[in-house]
Amino acid sequence: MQLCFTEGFPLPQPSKSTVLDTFDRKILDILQRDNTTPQRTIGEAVNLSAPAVQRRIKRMTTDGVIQANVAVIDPDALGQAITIFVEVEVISETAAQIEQAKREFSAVPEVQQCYYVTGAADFILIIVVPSMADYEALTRRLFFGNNNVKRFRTFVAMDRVKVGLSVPTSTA
Amino acid sequence: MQLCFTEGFPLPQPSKSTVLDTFDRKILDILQRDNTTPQRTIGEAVNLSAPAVQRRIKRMTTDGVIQANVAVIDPDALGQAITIFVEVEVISETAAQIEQAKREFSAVPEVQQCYYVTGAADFILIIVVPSMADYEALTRRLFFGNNNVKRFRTFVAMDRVKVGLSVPTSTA
DNA sequence: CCTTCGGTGAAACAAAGTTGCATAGAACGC
DNA sequence: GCGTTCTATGCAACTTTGTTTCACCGAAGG
Repeated sequence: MQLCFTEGFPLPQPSKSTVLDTFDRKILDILQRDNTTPQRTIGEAVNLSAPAVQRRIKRMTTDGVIQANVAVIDPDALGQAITIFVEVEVISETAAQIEQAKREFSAVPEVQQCYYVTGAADFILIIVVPSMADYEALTRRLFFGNNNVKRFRTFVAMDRVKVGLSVPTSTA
Repeated sequence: MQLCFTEGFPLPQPSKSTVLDTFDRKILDILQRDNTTPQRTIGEAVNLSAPAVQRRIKRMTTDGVIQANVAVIDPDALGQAITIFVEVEVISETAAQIEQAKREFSAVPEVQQCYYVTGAADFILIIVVPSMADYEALTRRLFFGNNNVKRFRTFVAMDRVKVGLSVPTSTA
């Protein structure tokens, strides 16, 4: 285990232009919900033998279609109860400075998700902290201490209505 | 398996006030990164036997600390390439109407995450769609078709810089 | 028509998860 | 202080699951 995760998923190389057939999609659909499902059970669900399922999973894993297998933890249980959204607007949008910002935001463990977006803001962060005091300290370090941050808007989550990373698998 | 997932995690009953010791936190830290890690390996990492690890995982699962075990899929591989943020502002904030909105948003498969927040907006949605045309259709159905939606602002993600649900496990 | 290649299922095998049991330590009451 | 109880542990057997091997089938192409 010498992989260097900055925390969060490394978002590896873009998946090779793999063609996913109906079997693959059905398998992914199951794994997205519960990746502890036995391959035999998956096999029955999709009408395939266990080894066939296993080969497909292995292929999709090496191809980067399956990026990670993780447990989802209740933040409350860890005392990390507050989820916060931040829209960040930067002053200078040169490529170098954007990359710099990406690296800075990603490096913070409390930053669960970070997106570079178009629109009224440049970055959107999803942050999880134990208390508002911690968030306050974080803003001081991350935003006020960064002279390329023009403005940021904070939204505090009162309810995590739906949380997931599941992607619709339908061919639609 | 007769659980009824609306898609996304059901966010079960609030975890009982379980006390998590250092062992638990270390185990969670590992499972958050890779829940395919053998229990024996985890045991070595935390200085515990495999059955001990297994019992703790089982307890945390039934207690709701571990909410789900899932595979993380690359949206690109499924042709669901566009990630979009939406800030939704509603007109009337009665309890009933908020609950109604929560249900409506949660029911949509393309809505990966939905939060009820304080601040300039009421809801924040994270949506994944194959194309802008699909998003346009979705807005028509979800926002313009809902007469309690006052306003919504869209942000399109150009880069998923960091994506994860990992919660810091440090006792801090 | 034959060959090749990708994919499959059945069976054997290896590795992981799971259970039962005896034990060690902490908290408590006597 | 002594014994009881409760909790959690490790070890070892056991079960389930993942993995590999191999022969076979069907489609694509010469």
